[in-house]
Amino acid sequence: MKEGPDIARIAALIGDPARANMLTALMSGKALTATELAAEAGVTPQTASVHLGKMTEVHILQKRKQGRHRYYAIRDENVADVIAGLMGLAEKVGLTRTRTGPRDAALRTARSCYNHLAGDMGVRLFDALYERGYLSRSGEDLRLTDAGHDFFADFGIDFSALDQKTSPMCRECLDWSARRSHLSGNLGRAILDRLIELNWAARDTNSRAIIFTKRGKAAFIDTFG
Amino acid sequence: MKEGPDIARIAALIGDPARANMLTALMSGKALTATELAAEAGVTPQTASVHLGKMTEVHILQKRKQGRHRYYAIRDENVADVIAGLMGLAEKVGLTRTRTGPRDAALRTARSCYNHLAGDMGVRLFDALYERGYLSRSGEDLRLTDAGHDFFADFGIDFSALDQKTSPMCRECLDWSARRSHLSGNLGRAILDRLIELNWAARDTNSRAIIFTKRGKAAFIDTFG
DNA sequence: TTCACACTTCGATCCAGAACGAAGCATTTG
DNA sequence: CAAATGCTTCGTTCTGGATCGAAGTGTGAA
Repeated sequence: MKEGPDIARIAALIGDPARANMLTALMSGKALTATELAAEAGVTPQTASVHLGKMTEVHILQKRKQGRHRYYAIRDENVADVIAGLMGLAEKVGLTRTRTGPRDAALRTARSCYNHLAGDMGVRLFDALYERGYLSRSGEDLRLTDAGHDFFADFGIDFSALDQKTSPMCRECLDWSARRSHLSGNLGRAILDRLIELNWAARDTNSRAIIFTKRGKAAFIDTFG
Repeated sequence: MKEGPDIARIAALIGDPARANMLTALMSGKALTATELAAEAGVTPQTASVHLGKMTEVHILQKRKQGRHRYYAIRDENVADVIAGLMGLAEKVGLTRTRTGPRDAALRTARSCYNHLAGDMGVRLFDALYERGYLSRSGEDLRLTDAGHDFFADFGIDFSALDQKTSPMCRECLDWSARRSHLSGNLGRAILDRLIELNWAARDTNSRAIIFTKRGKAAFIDTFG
């Protein structure tokens, strides 16, 4: 009827329960995969896919392809602000969602991400390596420095095998439990393998959790912390 | 699925085209009647009534009864901020509504509101009276001071008739074209009647517009300006 | 290569909720 | 008082869009 921006389209998108659940999950700042978001929303992956497509289309979300996963995240500060504002309004009126049981904390501390270490431990590792100058960034690429090469050779990584592979040695991987990055790529995989080989940690059979032994955790912190 | 405020309910309300149109109309800061909002939204009064009820229920809107009208306004700054934010998002993606022709400017300058003067002229009148000390506010009530009484007696208002009425002499009325108040009540009505009696102004036959003559406008400004 | 997994697209179903006609209530006007 | 106006409530219709099963695409693992 009048001129002006069309609020309805955007608000209607946020207004669907499934999508709203996804958005609140993403408000943590983490990037989540389509399947994870489907679980958060309580719908099947097909349905989630449609929702995510629509939200990406109007630039509410940002899509990031990584291997066979699609990571979705809140597009920018402006979107986050609006959602936060809506939360404020809802809160004031006493509109709250039903809560479920607490999430598995083990997954947040350490878990496998494809084949490498993720979670708090993974992020901590990444930060330490970067700080010590074992990793260096040039643009989008992540590189293992000579010092880093020596360090990991000492740690027991077999570079003779790794160097032959065509896939990248180091890659940055978005971590969903922390909002930071952790180390992916061939090196990331090799590190996790070595951690298990050393009996510092083991894969949980039922989940993606990585269980550190007491000795293993101490050694990990001693080595990388 | 998770705990936290329920965005969906609020956003879904804003997400309906009819309601979104109403909200954008109200974003001017003006308070509008249910019928006016129905026209803005392009729906019948029944439908508008339901919409307005829902929005009032979750404290997005504020309802104010005035005579046989219901004035609706944006509840508070927080709500306005969220809507403004949504406008920003929509604008950025290029989602705009179709525009219509320009609105009738005459209605904004001067019109009848029930039986008294509204629009820019009405607001100006109200401000001037208040500033000169002819009107005084005590809490919610508006009172005509003794000086005001004398002034309007000079102007030609017949208080002998007005004083007998039980309905309030002075009332504050929300103005939709300006966001300020103008004078309502028996005195408000008497003033408009007197303006017409003096041939300073006349009612438009086709609309609620009040058309001032050149002489009338000059005299009005001279008297009240 | 084959299998498994993550995700998407297609097609069909189904329901919440928007819309309006009709009728009712409240207020003002005449 | 009756008539007109502003608004709301009720009951019904109908459609946009969420949902999921099934099938297709692409990536990684064995």
